[in-house]
Amino acid sequence: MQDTLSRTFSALADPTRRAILARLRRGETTVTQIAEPFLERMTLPGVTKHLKVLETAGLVTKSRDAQWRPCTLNAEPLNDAAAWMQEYRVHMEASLDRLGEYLKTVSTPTPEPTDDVIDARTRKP
Amino acid sequence: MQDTLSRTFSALADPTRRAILARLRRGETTVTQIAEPFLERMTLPGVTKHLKVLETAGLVTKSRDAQWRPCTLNAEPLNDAAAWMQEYRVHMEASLDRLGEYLKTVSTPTPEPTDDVIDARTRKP
DNA sequence: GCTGTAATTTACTAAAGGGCTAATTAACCG
DNA sequence: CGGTTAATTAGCCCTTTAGTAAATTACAGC
Repeated sequence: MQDTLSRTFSALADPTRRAILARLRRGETTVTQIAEPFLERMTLPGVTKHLKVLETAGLVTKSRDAQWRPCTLNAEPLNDAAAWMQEYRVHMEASLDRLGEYLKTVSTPTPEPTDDVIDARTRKP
Repeated sequence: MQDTLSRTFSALADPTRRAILARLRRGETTVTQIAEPFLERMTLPGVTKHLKVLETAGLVTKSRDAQWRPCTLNAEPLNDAAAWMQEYRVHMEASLDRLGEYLKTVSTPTPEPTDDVIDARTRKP
């Protein structure tokens, strides 16, 4: 299929799945309890599918207790994802610096801010 | 469409796109130069599409220089992704600890490791 | 104005993703 | 055994995605 990192990132690329993980941070729960907040938006089989994706990505582990399937968070795959991102830490900070400089420019208390803004947008680099 | 975080994660959920970002860490380049390592696997329009995804996610910025389109890395969206992951840091460490404990168990030089393993699998919690 | 180079757009296909309903499995309980 | 609850599977549908080949835009330079 695809590599681990891709599977991890693509599992995280959905708000419902991220919400499920957030729920599991508070501890083990069953499928119906996980599904409960979403049932106005989607059906139970829908949630089951999302759980399957998270399970395949290794982010969730299902066990068995009678007819219940207690799900637990397994954050281990996030380590690789975090490690990948770590490589871009310098670049993230650089981006924030650029943003900071820009904000400093536009919020500067000089008398004619309008001209400054236009100038910053239209000038050639 | 979808939220920023989802767009970021789903942009990262592809090895080609991650490789493009890795390339851009070494500095600004044109589309053909970015595409060069992938041309055995896919065509130029294919790479253009991937770049479009990265651009839509705000991870890449294209400028214009005659007929060239110099692309630059913009890691800023990774900040939100990293912040999201940060919340799971404790859980990642916990997972690593569990893994460490497990490895310690299986590599322990005790005489009857087989029974231990079977016991751990079949016991009721 | 022609020619070559850089890159994108268009139009199409196949596969994957996310959702649904209905049916099925599995277990408990009385 | 029969009913109930928990969860999954199966079979669809529709949209998005990833890829291609061919056409098109945009620019440089002679």
